[in-house]
Amino acid sequence: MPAEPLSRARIVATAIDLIEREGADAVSMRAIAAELGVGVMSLYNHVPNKEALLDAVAETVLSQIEFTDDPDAEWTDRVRMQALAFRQIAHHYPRCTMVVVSRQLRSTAGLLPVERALATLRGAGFGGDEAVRALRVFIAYIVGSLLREVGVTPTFAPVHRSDVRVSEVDPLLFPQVGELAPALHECDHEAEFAFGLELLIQAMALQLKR
Amino acid sequence: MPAEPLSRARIVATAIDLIEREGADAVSMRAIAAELGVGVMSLYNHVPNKEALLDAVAETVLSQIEFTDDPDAEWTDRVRMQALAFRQIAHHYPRCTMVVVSRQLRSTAGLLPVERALATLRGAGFGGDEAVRALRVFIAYIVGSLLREVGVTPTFAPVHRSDVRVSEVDPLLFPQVGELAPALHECDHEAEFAFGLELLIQAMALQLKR
DNA sequence: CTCCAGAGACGTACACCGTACGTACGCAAC
DNA sequence: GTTGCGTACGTACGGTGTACGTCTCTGGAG
Repeated sequence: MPAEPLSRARIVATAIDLIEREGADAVSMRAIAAELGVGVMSLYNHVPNKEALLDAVAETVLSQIEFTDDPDAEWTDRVRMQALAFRQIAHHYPRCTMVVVSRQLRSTAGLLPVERALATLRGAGFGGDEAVRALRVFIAYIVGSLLREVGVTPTFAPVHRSDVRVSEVDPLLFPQVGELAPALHECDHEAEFAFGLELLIQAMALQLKR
Repeated sequence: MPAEPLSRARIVATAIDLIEREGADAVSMRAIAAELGVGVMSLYNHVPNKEALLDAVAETVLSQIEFTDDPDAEWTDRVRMQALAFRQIAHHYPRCTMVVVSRQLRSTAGLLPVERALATLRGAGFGGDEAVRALRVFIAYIVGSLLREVGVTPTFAPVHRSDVRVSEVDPLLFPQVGELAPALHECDHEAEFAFGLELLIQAMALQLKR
């Protein structure tokens, strides 16, 4: 078979695939090249260096956010939708999430969500500075939440080590942690995310009325 | 000179120093050993591996949080103080921040802030599950904010590239981003952090009344 | 058709990384 | 004295990113 020609898009795609399958640490130019059945240095004909490749990975992931925006809906609903869309893509590429949030992008893919959010907020009646400030709060909450949800640890699966930990924690030093251990270990990520998001949206709405 | 003996503490200290001076990417066992005037493999007598060393770095940084907690103060003030203390230490070790938030610790140093926060929240009248939920929201916001503030990029200094960007952004594709560019580039980190924190605290207080 | 320039694939090489392993030294216990 | 152990250290191995030179192929120009 002629093996369709190497291309930046194919390289980025295999990089994403590799990250999801084996974790971000396992990504090396050699591994990607091997995956593509290609010499290592051939990659450099399409990508200037590894940093740029990871930027492209982040950009590609971000560009797949699906915004189903209804311009006639309440701004609160629209903000919620955007936040959930962001979260959804992060969960579709869980192990890429760290890569995405670790580098701020100046590209189109990185700026588009910002543009949308700002438009929504200003449409709701926020002034320019207020909209920027609100957006920053939302982004901080979303990024922080995703980092926790996705684990940040090499192994993604939400392993249950509750039994281990409960016994490890000294209940004298950490009475609250000890008592609340069950609650601390169980976590309905989706519900928790929604809770904080609702909190922020309501607070913002209140801020807007004033 | 006898050169005081190698120790885990000295190794961790130089690692922190190195991270702050040259960035987290520049940290290698060889570099740390050179800094200490010592053979590379000598480090392994005190630290099992690099992962564990970075864990120790995170732990050490966290353990330096200064909590000046007044048990008689309003819970809102106490929560604010704890959040600000966390932020302060992150700004004291800006380039270590990524290392700290990238690994969740099960150690005493990592659990102590959690214990304090839970105690404060429960003292305020939150139930166990509510306190945990509230804590998660706060942590998400704080971590997300710090990641933005600290830059996450290799270069920490808040370089002004506003002039560059304004011209780069296509105002047709990104009208909001274009118009709000000045606000997007200027950022009083402290004020922004406080704004979101206040928003969350107020929302929590409202939640508590209900 | 010939010729040649450019692009892309590839191998080699270098500097650096984490660390497994073996060795050498100093001191405490017997 | 000697035995044993903890620590410092050198060497070596398999990995990394990538600079550089080389080879092959392809697509026009003459």
